[in-house]
Amino acid sequence: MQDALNACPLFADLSETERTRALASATRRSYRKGEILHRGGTPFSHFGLVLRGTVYVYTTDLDGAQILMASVTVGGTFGESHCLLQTPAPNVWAEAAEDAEVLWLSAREIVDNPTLSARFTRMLAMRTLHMNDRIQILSQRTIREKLLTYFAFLCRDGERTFSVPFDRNAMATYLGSDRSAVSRELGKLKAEGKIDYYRNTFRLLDEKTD
Amino acid sequence: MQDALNACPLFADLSETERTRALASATRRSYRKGEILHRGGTPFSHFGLVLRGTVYVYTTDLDGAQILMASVTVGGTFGESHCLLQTPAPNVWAEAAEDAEVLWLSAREIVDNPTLSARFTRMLAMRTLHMNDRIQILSQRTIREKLLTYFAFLCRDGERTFSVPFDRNAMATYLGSDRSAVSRELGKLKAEGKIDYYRNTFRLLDEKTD
DNA sequence: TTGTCGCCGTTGCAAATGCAACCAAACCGT
DNA sequence: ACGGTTTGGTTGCATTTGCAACGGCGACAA
Repeated sequence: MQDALNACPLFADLSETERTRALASATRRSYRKGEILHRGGTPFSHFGLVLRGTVYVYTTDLDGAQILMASVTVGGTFGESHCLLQTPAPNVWAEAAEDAEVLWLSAREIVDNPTLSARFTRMLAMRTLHMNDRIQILSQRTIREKLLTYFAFLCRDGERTFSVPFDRNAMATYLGSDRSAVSRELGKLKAEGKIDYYRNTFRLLDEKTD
Repeated sequence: MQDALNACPLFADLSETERTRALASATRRSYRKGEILHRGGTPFSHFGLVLRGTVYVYTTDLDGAQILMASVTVGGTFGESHCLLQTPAPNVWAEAAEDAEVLWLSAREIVDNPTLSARFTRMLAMRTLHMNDRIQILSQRTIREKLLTYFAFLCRDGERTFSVPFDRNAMATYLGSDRSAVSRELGKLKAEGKIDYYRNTFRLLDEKTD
């Protein structure tokens, strides 16, 4: 649990006493793979911080299709904005992508705590920057461009080998595309010697991007 | 100016004295259509609040193409997150889509003011919800679905006639598609009696969406 | 009036994509 | 080890889309 908290900008480098106080009213719960953490239509009375496992956040679109909004891993949060604003969140739900453990926190309490309030605001700001990345990816016109843009963000730290937090199906949804089409394009990129991959592990090969 | 401030969640319903105090160190500037408000690579020392006109915010992608991140109209803001976090914002720039006037504000000062700090946080939360909408639109697979999803969000208040804050070219960029393809799909939707439009003004016609 | 410019609709065509179906490999619980 | 389930690669085909080019139309100025 401490590892997860250190990975979250809300609680990283917080003194033990402050941390204990901040978590006084937090609740903790485990979920099995596939279990629903939060159902659409109900407002978020608390938001979630993932302590273990992975949580997928979806919305339902006009046609009833599911859109993957986020894949939340250890230390990540979900539902903060809806929780803070107390909006209905009609079509948003969260599901355990694998066995998971979640800490449920009150946005109101955090905002009332001067130390945590500033961190919460910064966390939201970081969230918007990440969403900007996602928008930039989705704005690409071809799957190839989406993939290369996505990979570029994953490689920001300079590391050329990385893993993707999705299975192929979720990855395709994340890119706003079809699974088989993504698979086809990945195959082409591999055949051209631009990338290599096995399952979730990818590597960029060609430095000279035209 | 007061109208613009009332339209912004940061300053709406703020007492006159508080408002004066909050704006003490703000600066104000006019821009002509096409003028650059902020160039990529430089961090945002201040963020912008649009008092008049419209501001487009772009980023540059891997290929050097421009991606429209936001169309900011009166009362809207841009650059808050980068300003708060002091991130470099390498590829982000802002341009006056028409003659515009912008109030430049310091995120640090706002966060230090207890009243405004809470509003700032809520504003960021609303921003993330709007970005969720955008992501939902961009995640649609066909231009038709993107358009209908976009229109559904524009009609959220129940009004079936509405105007789009873009010209066709910007609208297509916003949808992550090609201008002529959007135009073609709009023509089909009109021919099928689903929508009607002239220039920027649209109307949804068919209640029964299949 | 005439010319220029920006915005938008139209169209032909090649390329990209969604979709459905099928198969192989990996994974899981018993 | 075994059978069922999940995951991912492949492929054929119809549809959608990007792209480029062209033309109409209105605004504006000379």
